[in-house]
Amino acid sequence: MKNSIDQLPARQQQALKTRQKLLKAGKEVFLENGFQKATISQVIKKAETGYGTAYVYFKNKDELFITLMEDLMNQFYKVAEMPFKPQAKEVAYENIKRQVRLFLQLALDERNMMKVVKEAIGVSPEIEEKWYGIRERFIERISVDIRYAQSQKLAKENLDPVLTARGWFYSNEMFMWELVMNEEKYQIDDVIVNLTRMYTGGLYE
Amino acid sequence: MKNSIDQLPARQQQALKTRQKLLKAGKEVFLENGFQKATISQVIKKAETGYGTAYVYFKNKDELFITLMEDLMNQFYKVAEMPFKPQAKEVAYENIKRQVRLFLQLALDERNMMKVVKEAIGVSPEIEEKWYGIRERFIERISVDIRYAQSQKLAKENLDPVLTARGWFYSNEMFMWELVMNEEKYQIDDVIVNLTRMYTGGLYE
DNA sequence: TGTTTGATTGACACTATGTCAATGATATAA
DNA sequence: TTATATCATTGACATAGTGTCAATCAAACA
Repeated sequence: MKNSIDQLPARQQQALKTRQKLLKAGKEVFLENGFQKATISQVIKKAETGYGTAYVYFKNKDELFITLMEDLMNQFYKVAEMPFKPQAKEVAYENIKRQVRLFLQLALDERNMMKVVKEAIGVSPEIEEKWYGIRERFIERISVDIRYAQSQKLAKENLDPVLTARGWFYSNEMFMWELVMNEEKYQIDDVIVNLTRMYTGGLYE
Repeated sequence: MKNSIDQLPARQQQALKTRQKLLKAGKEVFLENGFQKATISQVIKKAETGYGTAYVYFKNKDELFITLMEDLMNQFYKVAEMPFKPQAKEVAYENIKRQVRLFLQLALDERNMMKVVKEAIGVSPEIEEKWYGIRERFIERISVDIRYAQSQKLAKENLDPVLTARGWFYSNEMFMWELVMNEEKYQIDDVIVNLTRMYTGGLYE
């Protein structure tokens, strides 16, 4: 247990504890009030620290929230980094379905936090940038898969891999937000099946 | 020219003029500074009115912006209300392409304003609601088209019309924002062709 | 001409932000 | 043990924006 909190000098221990208190209070305040209505004053009050203390550990509200998002965002990166090498059309279809489910389920498992994330993306350019990073990672990964499928003559070659990946991810992302914001409007399985059918086969006979 | 401005009592004329000044100044300030950084103080300064005057005509910044968006949003409604009755697959393909182009081109024609709209959607729930209204109108219209195509045995019947319409519009909308925000990243025609091909035929052979 | 009506105004109360000089507690050295 | 250095903590302050409202001013009307 090297570097564990309880072998640090008491002063650093205290500092870490203060930071943790602020993070915990921050999460509570954000979940209760949403991003815009949350204020530093509410956070320091809940954390029982002085006003200036919050600014010692975080540049501003955005930075505090970014720190809180980090874990969740890393989970998205993990999902984005799972490439797959489809063999036949039927295998591809199942693989794609599984990926979509992983993505949507992750968002739904952290539904309350994701609601705040959505709001924060709209308000803070820094946070928007973070999300765009994740989006581009997904798109890049999907482009690779499409190129591979094309090289195997499984996928149509007159489609641009990057544009196709982008359009496909956009649908997924927007359905994700829709499910996050309106829990009971759609069945997740219906969404997954329909998305995947559309993606692999298109609308027209 | 009944109800023209210059036959109204001088007092109402003056009031209308003040309102116009505020709208003009508002548009300039929003285009210069974006939604969040724009302040009422900047607007009244540019409009050369007293501080309180802005609040006589508009409840707050959001309402002022909504008034400024109205024209543009009505143009989107118009595009959303153009249904089509595809006959054969090839005709459908061309019709869809034309619709996508209308939608993307409208956004690009008002590119600067649309940038501010995007920001405002993220910040103001009222404005977000306005945009969602447009989105749902599009989705409804597209659902009708899909149902019609299915009834004609042109389109696959194992696809849910609403979910399919939604996914399809999401791709279009997100590409629209992408084109609005990053002028030179993609060629509009490439986007249109790829979107339409994906939609009608899917990715896999 | 006097009175009423309604458009306009800016001072005010309020809320939030981010900074910084002062404070106080811990670590270090003598 | 004591003196000193270090650094976490603090809240008062300057700043910036919001929305309100009582007072003012000019047009409409009698």
